[in-house]
Amino acid sequence: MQVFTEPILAALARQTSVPVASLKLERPRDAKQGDLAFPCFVLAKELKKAPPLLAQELAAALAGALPGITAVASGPYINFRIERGLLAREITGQIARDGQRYGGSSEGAGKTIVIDYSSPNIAKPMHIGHIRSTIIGAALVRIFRALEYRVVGINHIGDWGAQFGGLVVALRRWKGEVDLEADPVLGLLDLYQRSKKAVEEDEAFKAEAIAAYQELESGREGEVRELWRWVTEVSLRGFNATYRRLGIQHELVRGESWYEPFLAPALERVKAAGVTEVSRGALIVALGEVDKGLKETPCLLQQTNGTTLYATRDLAALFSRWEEFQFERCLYVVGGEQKLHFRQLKGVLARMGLAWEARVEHVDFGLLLGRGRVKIASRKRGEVLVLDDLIDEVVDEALGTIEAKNPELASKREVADAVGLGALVFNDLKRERIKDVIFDKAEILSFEGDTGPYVQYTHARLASILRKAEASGDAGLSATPDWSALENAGEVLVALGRLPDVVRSAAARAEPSELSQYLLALARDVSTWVSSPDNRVLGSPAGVAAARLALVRAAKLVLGNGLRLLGITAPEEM
RNA sequence: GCGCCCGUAGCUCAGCUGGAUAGAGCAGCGGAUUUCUAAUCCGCUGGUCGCAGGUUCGAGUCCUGCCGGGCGUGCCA
Repeated sequence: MQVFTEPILAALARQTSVPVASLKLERPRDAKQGDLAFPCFVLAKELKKAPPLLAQELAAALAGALPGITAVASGPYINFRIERGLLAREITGQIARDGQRYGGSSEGAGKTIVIDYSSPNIAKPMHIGHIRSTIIGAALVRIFRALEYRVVGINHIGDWGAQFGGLVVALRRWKGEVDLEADPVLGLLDLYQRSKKAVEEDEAFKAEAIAAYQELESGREGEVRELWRWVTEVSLRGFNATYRRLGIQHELVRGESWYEPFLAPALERVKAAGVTEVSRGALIVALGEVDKGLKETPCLLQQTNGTTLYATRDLAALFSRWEEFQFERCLYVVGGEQKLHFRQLKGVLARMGLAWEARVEHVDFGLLLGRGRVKIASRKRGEVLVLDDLIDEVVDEALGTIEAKNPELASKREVADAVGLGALVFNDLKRERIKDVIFDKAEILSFEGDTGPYVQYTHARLASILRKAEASGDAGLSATPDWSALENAGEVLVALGRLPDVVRSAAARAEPSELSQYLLALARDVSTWVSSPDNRVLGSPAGVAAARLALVRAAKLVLGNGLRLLGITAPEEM
């Protein structure tokens, strides 16, 4: 829409001697009123005029100044309407030119964004806590990449910590009792759960576990180190299989263990900055002076017994990332439960006087809950909801739907995969991040309403029209478009023109839901238009068909580009 | 106790960093020459935007207080 907003804003600026930067255009509440609107309230106040009067004066002054655009005063607003032919030609033209790149820009060229996402713990399959981080993070990676940022996605694997002591002991004792061949990760999960219980109930087990972790931390080669390495390896193999299904690949896979060498220097650096103190035997950074809300919750960097903590490790990682990437933004896609933790981290940076503190952001999100807002427990695996199980279930259901609706389809498996995953991913991205996701199986599996499959289906219908046009050699393929045929498609065209703005804003706010909501609304508009018998494409007079084909092509591209940015496949058929 | 977040139709959510009569989907009801894919489309029903004040020409949106729910809260991650 820039081709239209720019001249309008420039003209307004000329008329009022107000800089373009402080003028903004809105969309009218009702699309029938116009394509763009300018509210005159603020300007009227400055000029000491009544808003409706100013609107009339400006509208009159702009008459004729903008070729193809009419300005009409309506109360305190000026509504702009772009001549339909011009609108259709410009919008479909730009989309056709940009193709798969439409929606992106080069605003991020030369800048780096670090995104910490997914970050599962080894010895456990990817479960409930990592699903949202994985899906939201992967969407953000794609969105930023479309804006030509250099994106460094980091998988901060949880591969360190006291719990491994327990796991090692469990492996020693019960290795033979579980199946570690067929699916090692599920076998390890079993052992992990048993070890957790044993640590609580069995003193001898606990002592052995602590000894094992000390052995691991010492860095010595030996049985413990070997076991840890093996666990890491099979876990990563399992994660990678899941990532492949989701089309995800991190640029860097660095577990917590990778940052071990950075721990001592990081601690020294904080101490040297003079912001630490010893309190109740622990090394802390008091944060009350930089963040009033943190008066009573300092950041603990070292336990009384000298060992480091979660915050210490994350701080070390953060220092290392800043040195390595000089990032524009560093995003942590981590659940809202950890808000305090990231606030503390930023607090420490602030106390150290590090200006890049503002570039570190906690991209938080709500819980994934079951129907009735309860924690999801899987009947199959106790407390753990395994992502792979979830995917299988949804894909199976999609396959069933295909058998029922479109049994002739050639590539049922691929489409079922796309639709099942689309449903799952879209469901996670359609609300604001911060909101809890209610995972209602029945709702997701219905594939109806505000869903990924709905957007995909709209895309497939458009693809079908284009296929048939090609197959039949429709007259519209080679004709000059008669743009008057798109007189009634103004809303769709304006919406198509907005994709670049939506992508930019979704990136700025690290909020993929803005894009999903946009796609839903667009799919609805497109469906309405394409379903109307008045808008039939094939077999219409050549010029009319050509114009409608251009719209269909543009809409298909925009829906497809948008879906791909979210991490969802746009099927040609379904 | 303290800190942070959420509270819009029966349910799940939009509402574009204050602006024109509050919008979708689901559920319910009624329709659509056997369809350029009906996984669709059209119509109807449904709201004191948690409550009370305040700021403003204008508040679902900002401020204060209260109510309800969630998350977190010094040696776990």
